Amino acid sequence: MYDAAVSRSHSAAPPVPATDLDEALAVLRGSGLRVSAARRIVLEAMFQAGEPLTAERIASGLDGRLPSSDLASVYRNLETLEEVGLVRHVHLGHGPGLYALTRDGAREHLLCDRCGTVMSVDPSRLDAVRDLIRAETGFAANFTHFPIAGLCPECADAQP
Amino acid sequence: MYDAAVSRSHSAAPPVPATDLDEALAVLRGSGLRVSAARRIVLEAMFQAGEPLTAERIASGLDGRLPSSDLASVYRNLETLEEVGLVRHVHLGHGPGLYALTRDGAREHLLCDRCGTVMSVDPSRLDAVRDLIRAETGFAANFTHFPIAGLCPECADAQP
DNA sequence: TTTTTTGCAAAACCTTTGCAGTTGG
DNA sequence: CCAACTGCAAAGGTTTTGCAAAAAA
Repeated sequence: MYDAAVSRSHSAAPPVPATDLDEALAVLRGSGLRVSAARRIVLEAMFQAGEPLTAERIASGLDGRLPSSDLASVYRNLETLEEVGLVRHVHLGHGPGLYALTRDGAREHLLCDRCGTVMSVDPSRLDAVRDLIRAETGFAANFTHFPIAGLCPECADAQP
Repeated sequence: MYDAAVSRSHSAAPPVPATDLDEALAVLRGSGLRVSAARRIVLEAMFQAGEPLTAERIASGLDGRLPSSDLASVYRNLETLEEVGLVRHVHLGHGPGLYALTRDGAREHLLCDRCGTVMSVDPSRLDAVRDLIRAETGFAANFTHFPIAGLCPECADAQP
């Protein structure tokens, strides 16, 4: 084992899966945080979108459906929301991070190196995998922050 | 499954594990590529270092032991060497990518979210894990490009 | 000589930070 | 009122790109 050039910890706060906007705002208040307009819009965007979002897309107000906001503030707010446990983010490949509500379930991701397809699965489907990794390496793995990379079924079968 | 914002394919060229510098240079020539001074230095650095390197460290000539080179050229050359199969790179956390010769074995990585420790293992140790992932999801996984993230044994046991 | 490769400078990309001004409680 | 938050602008860190000059074959 060696130490990595890992700038910052990714360790996630415990999930706080608020089921709607009001509940999420209540969580904010409960944590001594303020319910600002910008913060509300970030949350609205995430509740409206049925999929993980980039900070950019949130800042754009979901491409115009909502008021747009400042990108830096969006990043700051996503960080705050993540600390509180309402939000989680995942890095798929080289692009920007994708943010999702924890209420949408802590999905785990498989990314195809070849065609870019992402398969999102319920963590329970990988429990046996996690157990095996723990037994073999001692690591308590999770695939919520980084995906499992490889070849999707189609690309794997089409392999030369 | 959905399509990801994955800018570029990561699909790796088949490994070409040259055992020494001359062999690597022969591979270059065999691929119709030129053996330039800059390219030779990149390869020398990688053969001299016993560990994965950042582009920055290669450009610095391994902190002065070798002639330094231009960072942009180093990136271009690493890309070329990767296309040929002599080199592979892995992303650990937020820092710069780490490049290694494929002759050093396609190691697989486990990264601790909490303390940043990286465990590097021989792929064979994860064969059962790969099999299980394939059975459960259809994905042919590999952990050479992205690590398995989670908690290392120490941090997992120290968990609250 | 011809084509590839270099070195430099500049940009691109995603994300963070500093700071003065605004706002929520 | 006052701490928390915003918007803007600027910087940070990594990687890519354009292009004229240099060097490999």
